[in-house]
Amino acid sequence: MTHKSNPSEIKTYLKTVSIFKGCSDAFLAKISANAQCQIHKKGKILFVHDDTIERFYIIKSGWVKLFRETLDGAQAVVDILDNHHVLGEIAIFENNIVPYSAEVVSNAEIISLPLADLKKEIKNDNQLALDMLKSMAYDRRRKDKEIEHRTIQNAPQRIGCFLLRLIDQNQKGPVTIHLPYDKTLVAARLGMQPETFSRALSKLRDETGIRINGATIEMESLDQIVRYSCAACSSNFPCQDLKTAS
Amino acid sequence: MTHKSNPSEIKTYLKTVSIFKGCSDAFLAKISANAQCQIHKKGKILFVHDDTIERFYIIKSGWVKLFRETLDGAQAVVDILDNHHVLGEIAIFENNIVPYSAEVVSNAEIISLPLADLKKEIKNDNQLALDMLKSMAYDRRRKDKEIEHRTIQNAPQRIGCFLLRLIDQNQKGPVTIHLPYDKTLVAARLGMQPETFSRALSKLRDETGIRINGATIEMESLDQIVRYSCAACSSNFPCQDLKTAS
DNA sequence: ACTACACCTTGACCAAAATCAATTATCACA
DNA sequence: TGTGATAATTGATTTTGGTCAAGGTGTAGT
Repeated sequence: MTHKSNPSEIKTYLKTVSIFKGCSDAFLAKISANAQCQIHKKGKILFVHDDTIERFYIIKSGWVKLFRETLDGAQAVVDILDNHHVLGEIAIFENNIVPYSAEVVSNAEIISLPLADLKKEIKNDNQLALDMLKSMAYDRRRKDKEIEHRTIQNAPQRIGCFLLRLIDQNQKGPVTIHLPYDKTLVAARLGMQPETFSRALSKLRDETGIRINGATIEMESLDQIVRYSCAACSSNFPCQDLKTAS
Repeated sequence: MTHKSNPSEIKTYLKTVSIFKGCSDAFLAKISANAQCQIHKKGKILFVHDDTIERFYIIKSGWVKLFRETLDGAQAVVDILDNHHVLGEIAIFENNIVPYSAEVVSNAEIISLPLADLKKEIKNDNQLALDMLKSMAYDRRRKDKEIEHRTIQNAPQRIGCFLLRLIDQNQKGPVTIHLPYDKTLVAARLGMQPETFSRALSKLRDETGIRINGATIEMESLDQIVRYSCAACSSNFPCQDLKTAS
C-alpha cells in the first residue's frame, strides 16, 4: 500500500531518528530521494527471519513487532518498536540477511530506505558510525535488562515494571497509563501467556491498589507500583537507563 | 596482583581481539604502552555496576562473569566471557559508568587499557568504530537469542543448547565436552537454580543417552542433543550465528 | 442492528521450576 | 593425609506459570 511521499518531508523526519542526527544534509537528501513511505495495516509482515532484504525500515507511526519462531509455531518476541525506531539495518553486517521477522501490529506509516546507501555511508561518515554504535550499545543494555528482569522478576512485577517504563517517571501524584497495544501482545512482549498476563495483572492490582479499566490503568501515585516491582530490580527508580540515546 | 608486562607482547595479543583487528600499528603501540596485564584470582571483583571506571579490560585467559544484583541479593548473570573478549568498554558512552559488575570466576590474566585512549580513537579511526559496531551488533543478536531461548526452551533443552555452543558443531561421530566452569555458574548463566540444573542435566541424559561424568560429557553423536534441544529453537543446526564476529 | 471474529477473562488442572533441607562428593590447602 | 569449605546431588514440598476449555466482551463490517 504505497503512499506518495515527499522527500524533503522524509528528510525532516529522518533528523529525529537517533542514528541520523549527526548526518550531513547531503546524505540525508540523497537517502530521502531513495525513500518510500508506506501505510501498512495491522498484520502486514515486513520480512521474515533469514530473508535477504534490500531496504531497511524506520517507523513513522504505529507499532512493529520483531520476533522469531520455531518450526512448530512457538514464537519469541524480540522487541516491539514505535516511531523513530529503525529495524532491519542490522542486515548490513550479515550479507543483507535479517535475523528476525517483523510484523506491523497496529496500522503504521513506515519509511523504507536502501541498505546499500547506509552501508556505504557508515564508511564515509564516522559520526554516523558512532551514532549507530551508541544506539546499538544502548540497545544491548536494554536486552541485558530484559534478561535480568526475566530472571529476577515474577509475572506481576514484570508487568509493573513494564508500565513504569511507558511513562515519565518523575511525575508526582495521580497517574493514568494506557497500554500501548493489545494485552495479548504485552503478554508476549513480557514472555508470558495471555492467561498468565490476565491473572498477573489482577494480582498486581490487588498488591498495589491500582485501578484497571480495560487498557487504562490509574493510580494515586507511581510509588504503589515502584515499591512492588522495583524491589526485584538491580536499578534504582527512576530507571537511569531510559535517559540515554533513543 | 600486578605482573610486569611487555608492551609489544600485549600489542600482539590485541590484534587477536575483534574490535582491534583493523587498528593502526601506531594506535596499538600507544595503547599497549598504557596497558597493564594483571593476574587475578577467582573471586576478584573488577568493578561493580554504576562504578565510574578509567580503564576497560580484555581477557587474556580465564573467565569473567558479568552480572547485576538487587539490594536483597538476587543476582542476574548478564554474560560470562573468556579470552579475546572485551568488557567495560561500553562505559565510554556513559560518562565512564559501567552498567554491570564483573567478577573473575577462574584464575585469569587480564589486560586493562585506558578508556580515554579508546574514546579518542573511535573518533579518529572509522575502521575501529565499524569493528566495534559490528561486534556490538553481533552481541545484541546473542542477547536476542538468549531471550528467545529463555522463552521457548525448558531447562534440559537450554542445557543441551549450551553444550552444543561450546564446541565445533560440524564434527561427526563421538564427542567429548567439558563444562568450562562450575555447574553452579552454568546454572546461573542459564537462568536457573543449581538444583534445577542438576535435575535437568539428568533429564537431558535420560532423554538423549549422553554420558555424564562430573564436568565431562560424552556422546556418540551430536545428533542426540540436536534432536532434543534444537526443536525448541528458531535456528537451524549448526547455529549460523556462531560464525560471525567474535 | 446483527453477526462474526478476535480479544480477554476465568476456572480447573497440570507441569516446571523454586525452595527448603539434608547428605554426599570434591578439592585446595595446611 | 586429613580437614574444612565449597560444590553437587537428592528428596519433599510449594510456588509459579502453562495448558485446556468455556464463556464473556467489544468491535469492525455488513
